[in-house]
Amino acid sequence: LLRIGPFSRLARVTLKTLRFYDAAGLFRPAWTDPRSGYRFYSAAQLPLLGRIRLLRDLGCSLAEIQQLTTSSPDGQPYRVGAHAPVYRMLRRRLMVGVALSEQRLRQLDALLAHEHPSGLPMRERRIAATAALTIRDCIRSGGSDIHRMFESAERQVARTGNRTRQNPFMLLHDMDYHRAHVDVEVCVPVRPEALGSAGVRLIEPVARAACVQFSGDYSQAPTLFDAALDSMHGSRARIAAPVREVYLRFGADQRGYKLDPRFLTDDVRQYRTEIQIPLRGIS
Amino acid sequence: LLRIGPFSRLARVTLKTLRFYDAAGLFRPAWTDPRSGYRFYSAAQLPLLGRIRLLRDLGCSLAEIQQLTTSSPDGQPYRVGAHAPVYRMLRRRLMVGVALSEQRLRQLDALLAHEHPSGLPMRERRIAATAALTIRDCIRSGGSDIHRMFESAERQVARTGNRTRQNPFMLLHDMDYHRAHVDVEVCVPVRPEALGSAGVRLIEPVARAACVQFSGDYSQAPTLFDAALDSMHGSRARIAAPVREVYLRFGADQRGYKLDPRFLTDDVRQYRTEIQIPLRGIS
DNA sequence: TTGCTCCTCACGTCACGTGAGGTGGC
DNA sequence: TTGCTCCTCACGTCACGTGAGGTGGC
Repeated sequence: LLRIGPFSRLARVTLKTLRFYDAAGLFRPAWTDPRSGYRFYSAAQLPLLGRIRLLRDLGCSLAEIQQLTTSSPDGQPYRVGAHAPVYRMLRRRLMVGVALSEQRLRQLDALLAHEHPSGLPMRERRIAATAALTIRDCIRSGGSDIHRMFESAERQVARTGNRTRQNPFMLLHDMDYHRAHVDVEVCVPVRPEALGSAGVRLIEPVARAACVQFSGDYSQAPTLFDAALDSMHGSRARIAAPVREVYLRFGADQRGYKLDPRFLTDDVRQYRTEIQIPLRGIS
Repeated sequence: LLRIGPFSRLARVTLKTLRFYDAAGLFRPAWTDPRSGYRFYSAAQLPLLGRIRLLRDLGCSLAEIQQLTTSSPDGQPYRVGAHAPVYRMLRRRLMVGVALSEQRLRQLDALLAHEHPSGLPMRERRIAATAALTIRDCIRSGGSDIHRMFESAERQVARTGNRTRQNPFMLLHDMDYHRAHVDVEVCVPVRPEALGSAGVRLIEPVARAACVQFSGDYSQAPTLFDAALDSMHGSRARIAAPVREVYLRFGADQRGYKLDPRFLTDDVRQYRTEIQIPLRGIS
């Protein structure tokens, strides 16, 4: 059982939200210590909370979510299928919402029609699928958390001897650098045979991605990401999947693992990074 | 000058919202009668209110909107260009938002993977551009407002003698039947020469639209629309533009105008209507 | 006069967020 | 003991919505 803090980080939800859901009877801790009042949650509760957050992101009120998650209408134990009509309705709402957003995008493009953003040297490329050991977490941006996550992932991979010679990379699940807390997944490529072991998953291929590179420290990434999106102005291309950051040349502690020396440098100015934005739609 | 009621209907905004914006200093009436307190708005204020609603739909707070609409940062009279960096930022937020919604759509499709919605006899077709005299309004759904709007539009067209033999149709700007108030635009096709006269505009062509027909009264439309969206489940097709309702056979008063008799019937059961959903993406 | 529209004012709502002030556990 | 985590409780926030009770204009 986990205390509220660790559980909130795992679930990527604030403490306040968990307490609020408890008070509302929407999502209760697995156990509450009656003397201290401490809430304890189990990892098995994560999928339910994930479904609750999905429903909330879909625009459901908490009352609706309670209907959809606490019991089936027929009194049977919980099955998604029993609520299929409601989920279909949510899907329709979402499709309409996306269409309205696209309409607003066109309105904005019309407003900005006379502003010419500076072009960026972007290349389009396809990205192959790869197996990777990944660690996902919600961290505050700009810190050294990503570094630590990579160190940990590389060490884990080193123990199995499955490392390939591909570059490490990161998936930005928010698809947006401009947040105090970002949801990132660091990925260390491994041999396909390792699929199925703990932490290893297949990263989907990308048919088309817009790519830009930069040298030096990572603080440039948000600005460059913005410029990349701006240069898509007027085009009908859209972000199709989480944005990736590929580390071409970088610094590493190499405590407990060894990397190909062609990746490495001690000089921050020699760092080389590529931002990849998966695309769909007409280019 | 218009009183608050008529203005709110024109602007598709509630009375309460207009009063709230007045109190907040965000959007003031052109004139307030000091003795009665009545608010009076001018039609020239509509574009500003439209921009305010667009910004709010883009997720701006009212404070941000005030910054963006009341003055330029350099003290010059208002120009959109002066705020271009902010608008570009909003565009980026929106693009990221759309990408997140697409992700949630895929999550929902995964949840519903084992549910097979009943297939619908839908056909895909391209729709040509046409000139039409249109009347747009925000009405309560299910009422006879649409009928009245068509009567009025047909009468206007009859006076000019520009009617073509195409079917009348309606654009659903909410793209969603399930609302108490829907934003609809009734369209009466006219000859292209009429473009430029009052109320006449060009309706964009549609490269691909999913189409279904039904007979009888109009209350079936929402259900059928739902079924159409459900049958798009799992596909990557998306709604690309306002949904259309084409009246193939229908009833009409014909007071002040005459329609082609092949359109007309007195028997509600003989009514024939087609729902057209413009699509983009892979079919 | 009736019916409709408009007014203000006070309070409610929704899903949390923000401290204040205090306690539990290693 | 210190530092960190956790607790409750009361209040704030945001963009309105909801009546109640009353007035203006044709």
